[in-house]
Amino acid sequence: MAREKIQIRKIDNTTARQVTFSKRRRGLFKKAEELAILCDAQVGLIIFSSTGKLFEYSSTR
Amino acid sequence: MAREKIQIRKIDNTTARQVTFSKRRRGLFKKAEELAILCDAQVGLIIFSSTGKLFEYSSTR
DNA sequence: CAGCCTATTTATAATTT
DNA sequence: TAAATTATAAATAGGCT
Repeated sequence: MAREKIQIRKIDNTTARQVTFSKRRRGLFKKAEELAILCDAQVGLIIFSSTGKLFEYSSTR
Repeated sequence: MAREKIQIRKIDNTTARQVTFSKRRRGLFKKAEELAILCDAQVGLIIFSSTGKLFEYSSTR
């Protein structure tokens, strides 16, 4: 999306991949929360990074 | 986001809420898949609409 | 490294068909 | 009303600090 258009395939460079993971993970969580609020939906999101670390989101009920 | 900026709170109008749900649900699934591919992560996403309908995504392993 | 910057791509709210 | 359009808000890739 930004300075250059990218292809959707695994990012080879480890550092770049971790940076993108952090940025996009935050964006995904934000979008999940917005959907839950705007549309009164229940949303659960679980992510395991390539290093096995867990991240999760759930819209509270 | 688009023609006008909106506030993130429950959309009162039922029809408008359903339209937004369909559009944003697709966007969220797309972003989830992109994160999984770009960053080699495992992602699971589960959504229950306000009418109780289930939608889910999982990055295949 | 964790954040900031910003040009550009992408998502999407309102409108039109 | 569902689908397409389009103007604009939002996300973000690469660079910099």
